[in-house]
Amino acid sequence: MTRTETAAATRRALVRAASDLLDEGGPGAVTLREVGSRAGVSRGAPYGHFENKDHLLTELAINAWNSLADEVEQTRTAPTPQARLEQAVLAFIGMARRQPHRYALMFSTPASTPAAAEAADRLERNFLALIADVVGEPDAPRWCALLMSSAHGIAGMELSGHLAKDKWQVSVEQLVRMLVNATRHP
Amino acid sequence: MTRTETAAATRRALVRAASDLLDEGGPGAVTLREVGSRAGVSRGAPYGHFENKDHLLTELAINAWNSLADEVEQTRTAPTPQARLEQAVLAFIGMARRQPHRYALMFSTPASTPAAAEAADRLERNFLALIADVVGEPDAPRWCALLMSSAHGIAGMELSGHLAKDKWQVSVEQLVRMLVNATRHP
DNA sequence: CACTTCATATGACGTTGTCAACTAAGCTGC
DNA sequence: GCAGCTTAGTTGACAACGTCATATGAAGTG
Repeated sequence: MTRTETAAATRRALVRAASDLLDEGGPGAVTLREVGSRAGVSRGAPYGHFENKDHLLTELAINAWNSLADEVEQTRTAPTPQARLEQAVLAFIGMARRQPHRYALMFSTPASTPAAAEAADRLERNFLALIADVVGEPDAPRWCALLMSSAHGIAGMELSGHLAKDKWQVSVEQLVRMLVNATRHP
Repeated sequence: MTRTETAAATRRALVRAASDLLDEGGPGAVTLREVGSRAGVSRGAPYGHFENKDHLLTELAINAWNSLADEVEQTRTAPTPQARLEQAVLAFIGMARRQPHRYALMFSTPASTPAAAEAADRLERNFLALIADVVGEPDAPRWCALLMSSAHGIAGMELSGHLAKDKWQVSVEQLVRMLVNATRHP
């Protein structure tokens, strides 16, 4: 391996280590020392690849945005526009359930870098396209704002335990159906 | 002042200092050392009143929940049930705008203590009562779950900057109106 | 006044993010 | 193939932090 290749590999290993630590132990477990250690380098090595701990976390957030954008993009399999939209909303909640810390990180800070903004934009474009198929082009933006917000809200309430144990006599899946159903009445 | 009185005053000063620091500089600014300093005591003093830094933060969260519950409770002034509901949803968003860090703290962790759970419950009961006036008792719980989640989602999206600068050609107030309007079509 | 109790103060320890200085390995041109 | 530069990586150091064990002193009690 050439020098720049090993450097790139180290960088990938650092991101991977940080991502694993976040998933396993939450934000408090992401320590530059431990990240370096898991990547097989020393505690100071990350500073050769990231200006900051924040910059490393931002990269994790970008990956999360892209991963969610991919998932929304792959709802093309569902038969009807409503079903696709339902699946897209459930993608938010599914990610929040599977990787709660990763999901929380996405929204922990305003998209600070151009790359982060672009990743978020990609998700929003995908979502917007799905919604346009349901409510039509002109109304799509407002419904997109509302449905993404609500999807995020359901995910967040689920994360913080406020939708637990049928306190509301309703499942998250039913909530999503109610939400998508609302688009049929302008 | 008797001894227990001064102790209670110190405790209040600690909570107040922590609250101020949170509002002013975000969670990173809340340092036990600085909290003690602002309350006029030393860095170790908080441990006489709170087991932990987390316990102090939990108390801040409880105060936030209660404050939001109060605000929702005071929507009785609005004329129609729909207007009251709209106002309640806007209370979430208003608090997120005025005190973003405080708002984020409320949802940062599952209600860890009985006191925190009770504070959250109070808000939920108030919200539920408002909704029952709009959709009727039987459907109130599900709509409460959906509307609180959506209110929280809009607040969160606003906080993280994803509803900024009429990217969606819609104001937050219009989003809330669309949301409340959705309750009219079961 | 002697004794207890308890809020507060202080010293200490381990951990963390960060930086400056250093090392060594790879790449370049001759 | 060797001298010189470039650069990824290491190490020592520092300040700030949460936390605890211990010390202190004043308020309360008999």
